[in-house]
Amino acid sequence: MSYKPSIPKGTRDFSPDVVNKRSMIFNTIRSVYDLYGYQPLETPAMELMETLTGKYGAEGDKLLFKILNSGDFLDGTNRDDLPDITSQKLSPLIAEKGLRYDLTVPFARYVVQHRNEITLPFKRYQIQPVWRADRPQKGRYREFYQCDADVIGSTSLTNELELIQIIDAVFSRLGIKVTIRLNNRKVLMGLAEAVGLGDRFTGFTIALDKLDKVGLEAVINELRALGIHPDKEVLLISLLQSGDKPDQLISKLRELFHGSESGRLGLEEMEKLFSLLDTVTPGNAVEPDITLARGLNYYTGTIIEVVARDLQFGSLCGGGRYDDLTGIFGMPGLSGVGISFGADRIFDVMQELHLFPEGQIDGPKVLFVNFGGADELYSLKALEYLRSHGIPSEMYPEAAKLKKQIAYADARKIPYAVLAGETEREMGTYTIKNMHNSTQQSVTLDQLAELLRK
RNA sequence: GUGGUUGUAGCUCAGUCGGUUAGAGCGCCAGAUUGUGGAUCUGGAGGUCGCCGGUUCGAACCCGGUCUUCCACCCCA
Repeated sequence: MSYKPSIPKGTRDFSPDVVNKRSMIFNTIRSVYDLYGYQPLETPAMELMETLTGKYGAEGDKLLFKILNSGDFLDGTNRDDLPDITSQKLSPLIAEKGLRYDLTVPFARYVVQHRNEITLPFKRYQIQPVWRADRPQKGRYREFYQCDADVIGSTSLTNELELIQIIDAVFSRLGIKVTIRLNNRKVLMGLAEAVGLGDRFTGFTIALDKLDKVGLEAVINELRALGIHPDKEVLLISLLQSGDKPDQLISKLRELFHGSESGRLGLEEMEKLFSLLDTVTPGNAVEPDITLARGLNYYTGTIIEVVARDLQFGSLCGGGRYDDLTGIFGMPGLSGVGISFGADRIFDVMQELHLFPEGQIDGPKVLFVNFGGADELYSLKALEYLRSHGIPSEMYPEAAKLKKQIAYADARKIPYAVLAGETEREMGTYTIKNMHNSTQQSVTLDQLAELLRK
């Protein structure tokens, strides 16, 4: 009756060392969110299926984890129909709940449900796991953490600015050099119209988005298949190839968009945002990228994506503006803009670039060696004193061989060991050993606390 | 979801043509050293060869299925 223990595909255990490193990332993001005045929110891991379905497109619906109803899950079905029922029809009858797919939709649900309690504009952050039944790959998991911040109830572009400042601050603090790419869905619409693909918008953006992956030729081929106007190909190519500065690109686009209302609006927004950015001068590069089109399902204005400069990896953070997310829950006309950090990918990148500090991140500063008997009591008193002064410390739980206890401190990367045996006890002192350089000195309890406080 | 890939000790990996008792390095445990970790030496423990089935006198090795890993597509943090 023994089986080999394992965990579901795409999920992971986090060992102590990893939890400490991950906490560092979460704490960094949380403290920046706090600094900018965002308020914390948590929502349930599971939502009603009706909340989740239809929000992420047909592909997204397939990636939802559904939860089988409790009790007899066939209760809600007519058993006579079961032999020829389709899975699409059966699914809602036996699974009313599902695991959340992102944090934005639960947030929209929350805003509508609590509309009378919240003051607009409402700035919230949320750091919780989400689940997607995707095929796992590197940097791609079925359970992963998102760290969202959204502002809802304000159309001002200073919100976009603030979110970009947050992104800049978080990655600077973590030591990751990034490029922040900006686009605007209205600009994309203007482009599509300008090349005669206004009615093939989705196909147009999907093709465009692949540029950095498959190259210019493949993109053009795909656009030809969509029926791009041949005269416009050259125009588009010149836009895609040039390494224009933001203002050069914008003036090119302005010419292109004189016939497109949408394009003009989008361009105005982009210009305004870049001029706002000029006043704050972020440390990381912020670039316009007219090929950026991801996460398009509900974005209507600004689109944001962040990638690491020193490493080819998926995006570390994404976001954008959505004009009417709460409309589907019965509260129209509320505009929001938000971002989401992918903590798991940030972890992977930091690991690969060796950006985590060496040695212990968190944990005890000192290990008391246990000599048993009266010596043990002598150490216990000192332990209590150190802890009451906020110094994380522990004692080896049994009077094992000294070699073993010192090796334990070494394995745990505890920087100091205290030896307090008969000699020390009689003199009222403590021998503290620096594990790094093996030096030892004899000190009083107060001196010990003073030394460890550093 | 489609196509491919991977799996042998805690970790990284050998393992010949299908042939007797499946190996190495690192790590772990014990000792050399009864108040001192990392270095060295000696000894030791540790395996359902991912799992299930098939072919064969005989399978870590061949075949089928399945799970897992990673990759491409799709999509995305």
